[in-house]
Parts: sequence; structure tokens; C-alpha cells
Amino acid sequence: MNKLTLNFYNSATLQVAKNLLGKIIHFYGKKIIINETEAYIGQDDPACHAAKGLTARTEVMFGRAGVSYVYLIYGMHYCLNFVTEAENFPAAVLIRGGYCPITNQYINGPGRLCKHLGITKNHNKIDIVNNEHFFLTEGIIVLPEAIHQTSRIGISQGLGACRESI
DNA sequence: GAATAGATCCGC
DNA sequence: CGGATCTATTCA
Repeated sequence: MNKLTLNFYNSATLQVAKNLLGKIIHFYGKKIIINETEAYIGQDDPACHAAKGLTARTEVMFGRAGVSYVYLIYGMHYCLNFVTEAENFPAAVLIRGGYCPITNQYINGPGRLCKHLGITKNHNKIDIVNNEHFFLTEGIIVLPEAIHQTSRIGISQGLGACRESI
């Protein structure tokens, strides 16, 4: 199984969000097949954390693609994102749900997904292109007609059609 | 330094 | 539908 390379992430965010469906996240021996993602694109996207500009929190998104962006939300849950596109263009894809082939269970929601894998803010800013414990590989083939595109969930502004799911 | 909103989940 | 519970950002 070959890791996905920088080329995969360094591309249009909406396309990456779509391409991530069916891919496998490897995290210290655990695996998740992605079946739901959301794109957060640039400073013109009001729902994107980086819309307010460069801060200590959002600087990851301004960096190179293929890096993890993990943050704590509502004081309880971690959310896993992968940074996309070129440097100085803040964009990322939120992993909202997946399927765990080890425990045979579906995982809905970014908070539960991180809890399942054991992801915390310690795993923020990890280069997943060159890491041996945390990376992605090709997974199942997803037919384009199997992909649903809807508006994003849990946000109050920027309700674009940026959510991809199988 | 205080207030507040937030890419959520769970239990009632 | 409200509570849990922390962080980044904004305002005084």
C-alpha cells in the first residue's frame, strides 16, 4: 500500500475532499475508511477558521498541504483536518466520518472519529506525507455517482455545497 | 482581564 | 433541547 503523496493534497480543496472518500487513514496501526468529508476553503469562506486571517491557531492552514490540523471544539471534542492547496492559501478538509474495518463499526462525526483513533492536539501539524505512523493510502474505488454533495453541517455561515459523502 | 461564540456529542 | 467544558478571539 502506497502512501498518498503531496500531489494528492496540493490540489483544489473541493476535489481533494471528493478524492478522500474511500481512502484509508492509518493511525498507529488503526485504520479508518473515509466516507464523509467537508471542504473549508480560503479566507473568503466565512466558516473557515482561517477566514479571520493568520493566527497561531490557523497558521497550519497557511502552510504546505499534506499536514494535519487538529483542534479542540466546544471544549470536548477534537476534529481532524488535512491541509490542502498551496502555501499561503489557507484551506483544509475536515474528516467527518468513516468506517473502521477492525472493529466493524461506522463512525459518524468528527469528534467520535478522533476519539476512536485516539487523536488529540498532540497530533496537530503532523506531516502525513512523510510520517510512518500517521498517513493515508488508497482504499476502495468510489464511483462518482455514489458521491453525494450537500451543504456543510454545524456551522452558521458559509453554507456552501462543500460536504462530500458516500 | 472578562465575555462570547464555536467545523460537537450525549442524555433527558 | 440543554449541558458539558476549553480555546481563540474580541472587547473594555
